Amino acid sequence: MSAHPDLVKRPAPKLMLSIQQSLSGGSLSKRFGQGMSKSINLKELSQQLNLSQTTVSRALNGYPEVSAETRKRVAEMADKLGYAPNSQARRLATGRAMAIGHVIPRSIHEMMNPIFLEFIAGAGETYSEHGYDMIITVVEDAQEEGAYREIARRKKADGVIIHGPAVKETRHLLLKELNLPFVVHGRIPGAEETTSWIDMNNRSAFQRATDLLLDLGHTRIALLNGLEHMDFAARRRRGFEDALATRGLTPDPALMRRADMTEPYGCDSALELLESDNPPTAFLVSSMISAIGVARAVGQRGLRPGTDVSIVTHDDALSFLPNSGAVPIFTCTRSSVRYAGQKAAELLLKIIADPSSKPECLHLDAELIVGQSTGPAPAR
Amino acid sequence: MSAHPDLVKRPAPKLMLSIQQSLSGGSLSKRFGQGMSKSINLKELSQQLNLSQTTVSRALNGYPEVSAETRKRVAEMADKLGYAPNSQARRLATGRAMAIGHVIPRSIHEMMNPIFLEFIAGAGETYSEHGYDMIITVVEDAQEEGAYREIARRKKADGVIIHGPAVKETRHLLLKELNLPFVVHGRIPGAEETTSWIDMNNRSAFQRATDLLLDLGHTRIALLNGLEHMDFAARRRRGFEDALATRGLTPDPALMRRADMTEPYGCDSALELLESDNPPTAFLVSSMISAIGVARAVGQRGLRPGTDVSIVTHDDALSFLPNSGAVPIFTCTRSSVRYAGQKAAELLLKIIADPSSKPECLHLDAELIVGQSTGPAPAR
DNA sequence: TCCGAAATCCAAAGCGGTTTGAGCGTCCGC
DNA sequence: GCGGACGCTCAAACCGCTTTGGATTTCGGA
Repeated sequence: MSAHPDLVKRPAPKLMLSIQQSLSGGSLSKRFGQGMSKSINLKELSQQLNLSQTTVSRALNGYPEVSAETRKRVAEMADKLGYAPNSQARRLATGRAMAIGHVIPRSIHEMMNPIFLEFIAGAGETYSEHGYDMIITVVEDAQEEGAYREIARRKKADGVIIHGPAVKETRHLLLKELNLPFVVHGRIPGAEETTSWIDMNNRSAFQRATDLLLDLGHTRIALLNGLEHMDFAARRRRGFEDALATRGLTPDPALMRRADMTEPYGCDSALELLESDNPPTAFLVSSMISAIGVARAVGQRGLRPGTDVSIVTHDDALSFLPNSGAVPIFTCTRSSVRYAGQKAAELLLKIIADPSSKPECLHLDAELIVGQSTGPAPAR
Repeated sequence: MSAHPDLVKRPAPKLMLSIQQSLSGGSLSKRFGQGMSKSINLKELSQQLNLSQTTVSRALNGYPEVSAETRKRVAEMADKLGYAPNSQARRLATGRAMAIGHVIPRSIHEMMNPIFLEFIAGAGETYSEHGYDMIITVVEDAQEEGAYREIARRKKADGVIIHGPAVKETRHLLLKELNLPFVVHGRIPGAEETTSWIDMNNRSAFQRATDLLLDLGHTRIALLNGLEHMDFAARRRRGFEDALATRGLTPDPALMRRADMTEPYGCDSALELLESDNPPTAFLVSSMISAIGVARAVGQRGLRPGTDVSIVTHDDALSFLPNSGAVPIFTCTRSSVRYAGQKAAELLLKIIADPSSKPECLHLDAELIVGQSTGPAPAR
């Protein structure tokens, strides 16, 4: 239970002390040798200013009890001496960690990699703006719960973000028990009202995408979905099926697949399907990465995307996979994950600032963008 | 200079207090209402045990002055009560942040996205194992230096990792001035001896890749490189040129490109080159992502990779872009970035544990793997 | 002129750990 | 039988900041 077994192996304190001393002595002389200024603390700063620590602290933190003149004097001296309050001390004193935690279990960091990063990048921007740190914990799946408990017990973060909610999700219950504020990226079925979340409209996006294909005359449409134990994928499938049902069509299980959204998944699936007896004329794909695979398969079969085979994909607007231009390569439903990250962070910070606030959510609508990869269904 | 301008707008302390009190009162009752146990601190734990804080702390931290029996008793009680030391307090007392910083400027997080994430995932695993936190700071390019200074001044992290060193790099100088331990992922030209780093052998990998193509009879080889102000890209280019030079060939500038390694970059470049008067018969590409673009272009032109056109790429072993199987899709030079992340983290932790140690480096060799995308140069 | 409010500032008490230096039995060797 | 080493434990200092609860000064208004 205690943190790290190897601590027991630590050398006896006496020994450690002597080592530490000799070391810090060494580095100190080195520092001064390089003309480095030792970083200053509040006490020293206040002595320089002939003020109390209280006043200096208040001046720097913008409390009203300090005269404008004093505040200015303090600010200038702090600036000159390069003072910045020690994070740990401040956190300890205020009781706020000034950090947000992101726990990524192996199943996520092996699977939705780029999407996750993009989200992180967005959230990180928001954190920076508000003086919060982002702390990321990479764990084995089995240790995920433990990671959250650690965060709560050791007060490592003031809140966390739940990534990739599953259809059967439980993390939110744990977090409520731990009293750890959180925001869900995605939605937790059955907890839409009681949790704060930000999500795109997966169902309607895929419904509209399917409609587009149906309007173009496609009736055999393959769905290459993400793993359907994930909430987002389940919703997308529902959108797909709803659109078909509206036209009186029943989905063909042979045309529906689900897996981690890798490139080979797209390629291999497409190849198989195209070789089948009754091949699809269109593909609806859950990720650009897999869609690229589909395009590769189509090319390998000597077919042309947009003419012989139509492809619609969801585009998370990943920065290294731009699908832009006047006419984007892929027809897609697009929703920026990075933006979602920014907003999720904002929402979480708001909740932390006012924990009594009601759960809030943000529903992003994906745009449907027609690109080069769709066209009328070829005549049989 | 002071942290956040908006702090000035904070309500007067009195007011804040009353708010905070009412809030914590509320959440407390709620917590107890849910049967939550308030997280316990060292003082309470030691009282439960009828021991001093000193003894309990030592028992938990594995110091030898505690009897085995007492240690066991302490451990069990801590376990039972779910005690874990408050991170902030511990950090303050020990003076160690127990965290590693990763600063990612916009130029990185927009450009080498997936590679960065993969590295992070590897490093994160190592940190977790050693009880370290990973803190990620996303900043505008102009604020990068400021971010490092903040980390040093506020003691937010015990060390940092330098990502994506440029040919003209200066961050290491800043970090030395700040006395902040660091490890470079990549190499800093001119500072190979004085900094700790971990890198793959970019030059020789690309030299071997080029040799492979030359051996297959290709003489017009296009190089689709990353941005060459980055050290890794400069080295790769050198490897390419060296291989050509060894065979008495001079590189054709018309066949060499450099850009952010996106998918469209690969596709567009390949299309252009293939349409030129004297098109290349082979492509050497710096990233799987761009290589996929090249493959798309090749397909669009009605050509077959490995038969009509050869493609060799560097493969960072990104988890969502597997290039495996008995015969991988792409012939590649492969080196796991995730592994590099693990190793970099290990190295950094070692340096932090013993700051007087000499700079150390780790040179990873990329393997050359022959896949489906290469073949003999077509007869003209 | 005097008084209470407002404006400033301060000493000291936390926050929750780690580490110091000392205290007190016990046991061993001489 | 005695001095000293050892094993175990503790009270208190400290890390660097925020926040409390005054204390002091200033100043407008009666």
